[in-house]
Amino acid sequence: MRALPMVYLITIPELLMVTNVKEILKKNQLSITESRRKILQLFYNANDALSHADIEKLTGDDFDRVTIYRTLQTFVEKGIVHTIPTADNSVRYALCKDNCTEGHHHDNHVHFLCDECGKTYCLDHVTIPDIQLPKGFHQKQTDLVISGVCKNCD
Amino acid sequence: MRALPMVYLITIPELLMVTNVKEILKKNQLSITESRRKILQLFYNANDALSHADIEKLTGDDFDRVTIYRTLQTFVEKGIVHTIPTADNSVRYALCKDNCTEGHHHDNHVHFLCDECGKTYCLDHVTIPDIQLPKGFHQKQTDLVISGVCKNCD
DNA sequence: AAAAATTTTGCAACAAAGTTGCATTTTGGT
DNA sequence: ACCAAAATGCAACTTTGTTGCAAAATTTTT
Repeated sequence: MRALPMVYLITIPELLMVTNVKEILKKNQLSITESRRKILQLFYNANDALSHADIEKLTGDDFDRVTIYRTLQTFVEKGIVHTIPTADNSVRYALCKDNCTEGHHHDNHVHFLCDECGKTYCLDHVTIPDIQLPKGFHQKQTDLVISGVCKNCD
Repeated sequence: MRALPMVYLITIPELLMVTNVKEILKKNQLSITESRRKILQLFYNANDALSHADIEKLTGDDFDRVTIYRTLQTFVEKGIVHTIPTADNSVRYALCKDNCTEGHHHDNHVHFLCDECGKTYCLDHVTIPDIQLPKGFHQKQTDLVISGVCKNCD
């Protein structure tokens, strides 16, 4: 039996590190509280985006509604999660998988919304092609949201 | 003094036709009411997108809040206006300039949001490039929203 | 042109979503 | 374990959006 290529061994520790919720909070200079730990863990457990309502349901009455709002706001400010613009204008949050720095998101990947099951996918490996804007327009952030039917509902 | 080029004379009647609000309502089999006329006129006067709040301010206390909601809903259903997904999840509406048929929007142009002045532009002539989705994903609607600095704030 | 039928509007009441100030509790550092 | 700073929970409030129904306006019919 052949040895696995080294590339795999290099990528695994990175993944493990990422799912350590406490480390992420520390790295972002946030005090480690129950709400932040639990809510951030929810994002790592879920493979799709979460709305405020989702989090409220998933946490039961552990936390006040206001705390959830403030926690999400903090995460967005720190670049831990980002909001996804949707056609139905319901706010959804998803983990920033690229290295977003504080206050400056660059999650320029495609978001997919399933009309059937309502799931939101971050298609990390589908990149947005360059768009030529008219003269005088300067591009800062780009959001590409595609809706349709996902692989599970296909 | 030279005569003006004919091109100008050709484009003017088209504009006049488009701004005839009554005709548009008739064409869409909607009864002509004061609220529909005035609100639709607002969209033709404004060169950017409008939110519900914008319309409420612009119409003063001519109409009830509920009427504005219902009018906008009707316009969306008929394909007269479309909603623009934004990162801050505030609902904005803009005229459909392509020939959207009832219930089926195909406003596949790019939307631009200015961070400075807050204006929303429909970049009708910037088209969204084709995106290659992973297997099993089927694309129905695509929204591309770019934010940054517009030509006026440049 | 007036009456009947249909549609739309305004009102009231409600539900959901999000914000703010402040006292209490929890966290991080010593 | 103590203290200062930060985060939480509570209450009250604002904004946003929805629903049912009677009154008013619009369209259709005669």
